[in-house]
Amino acid sequence: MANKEAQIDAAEVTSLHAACAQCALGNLCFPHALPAAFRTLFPIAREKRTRLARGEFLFHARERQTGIYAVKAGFLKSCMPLPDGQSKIVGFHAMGDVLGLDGLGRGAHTTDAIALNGCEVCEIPLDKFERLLEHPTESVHVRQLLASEISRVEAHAAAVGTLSAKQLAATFLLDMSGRWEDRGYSKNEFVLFMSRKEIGNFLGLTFETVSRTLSYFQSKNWITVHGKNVTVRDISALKSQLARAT
Amino acid sequence: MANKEAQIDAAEVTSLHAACAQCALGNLCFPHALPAAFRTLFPIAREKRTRLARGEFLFHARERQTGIYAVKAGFLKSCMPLPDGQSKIVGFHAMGDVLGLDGLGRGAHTTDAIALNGCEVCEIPLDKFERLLEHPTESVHVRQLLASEISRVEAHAAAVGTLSAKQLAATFLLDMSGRWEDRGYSKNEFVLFMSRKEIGNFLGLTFETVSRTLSYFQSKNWITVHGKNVTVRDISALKSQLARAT
DNA sequence: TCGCTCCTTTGATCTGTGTCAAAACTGGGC
DNA sequence: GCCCAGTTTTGACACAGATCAAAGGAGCGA
Repeated sequence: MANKEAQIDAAEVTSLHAACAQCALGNLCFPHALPAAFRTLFPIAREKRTRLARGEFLFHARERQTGIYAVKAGFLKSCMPLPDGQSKIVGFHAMGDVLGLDGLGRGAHTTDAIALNGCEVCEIPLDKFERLLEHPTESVHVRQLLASEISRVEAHAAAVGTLSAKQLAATFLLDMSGRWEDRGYSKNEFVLFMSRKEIGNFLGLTFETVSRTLSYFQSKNWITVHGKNVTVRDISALKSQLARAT
Repeated sequence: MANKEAQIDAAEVTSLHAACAQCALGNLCFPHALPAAFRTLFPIAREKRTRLARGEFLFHARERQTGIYAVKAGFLKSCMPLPDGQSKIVGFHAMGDVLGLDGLGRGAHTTDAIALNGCEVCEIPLDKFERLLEHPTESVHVRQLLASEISRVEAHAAAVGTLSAKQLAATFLLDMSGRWEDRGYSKNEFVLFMSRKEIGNFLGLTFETVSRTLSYFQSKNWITVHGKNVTVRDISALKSQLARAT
């Protein structure tokens, strides 16, 4: 167990360094702790752990914020409630990501955080977090984390409001690929840890369109899909989708 | 001149208090300084002023960040460059708003900031800003500002990826109305300080669709439009558009 | 193993919005 | 005032993606 933890840490730090080098639009799916911020928060977050089963809420929108969270294992989604009662996914989160920062604005969360599968999350209670931030260095790290998250979400908003279904799907796959690579896994073979419906919700498409688009990429031999398992065969073909409109 | 400044301040503080009371989706267009953050930053920002003509850049994406900015008069837009060379508007800014926070993540801006008309902006140089943040109170205020901006952009991303043209246009009008009201002006009669093209870009629609949708609202007698001047005649009808899909 | 539910794929059709086009309007410069 | 460039409106049409529909597959508890 201790071994596994150490392994995650090493992979994560590497991953986060890599993430920082990327340009704005490369960060659509996962919010990324900057290396410094990560190193600041993660050791502290080890203490208070929570296990969540698939579908369980880590926190609810409008709920008073009691802490911020670091994902230790598993995956979660952030969902923004819409006026018509629906809900929209605004981000996916994997191990090493930090959740709950949205609550710092008004002391209440503006999104739901829901487990996509069994996962383990560490909480940093708010009072402890605030004491931590009295140190200038830590304060800077958290500010960087917040600012990066703004850029990530802005890039996502820009993409969702502009790109075609094929462009969105290609962007999504490239982003997933990059994330897995950052975490020390293959960038060509990985698992989509969310359903087609959730991908569609995130990208502003129907799940049928997501399914069809993936099938189209497969028919072009750019990828192979078996359920949630994806193999990328021609990464540059996917990238070329982004350049011109179609 | 001194009178006018004082007036803006008073209106702004009121405006910002009001803005805080709103729910997540009510903040789509303008990022809002929280009252505390506003009071923290604005007095400091008075020193170094810049005047910009229509179309001038306050800063460029990828440019090294040299400071953060408070809008004193006029209007600006934030634009995220897209991979295909296009550019997407991710926010509009009016007097009292704070710009340039996106750069805090990596020390470089991720968006362009461009003046929509002649406007006056006050810069807080980065070193001064950082010294300011050594004080815990100011640090908290800026963190709140950043976190609020995350929620605002997430709400926008959710809306753009989900709502129909009519819903988006209604949301946009309601948002504009609220902003003018917050600033002490009429919530029923106001000026759209951006072109149809820019509204369309922001909402992920073509300018023709924006124009048509406004005409549709006018045909229903919900609003009256003359160029950039809007009169809202039935605010509840616009709100009812948001509830159900169409 | 069966049976159930949810997820995924694929097809057929419909529709909201984009695209193309043209005319009217607006505002700034001279 | 007039001219000109850019903006806005409106119309006709096309198409990407939504919707409706149906069948197959995967996961999971009993």
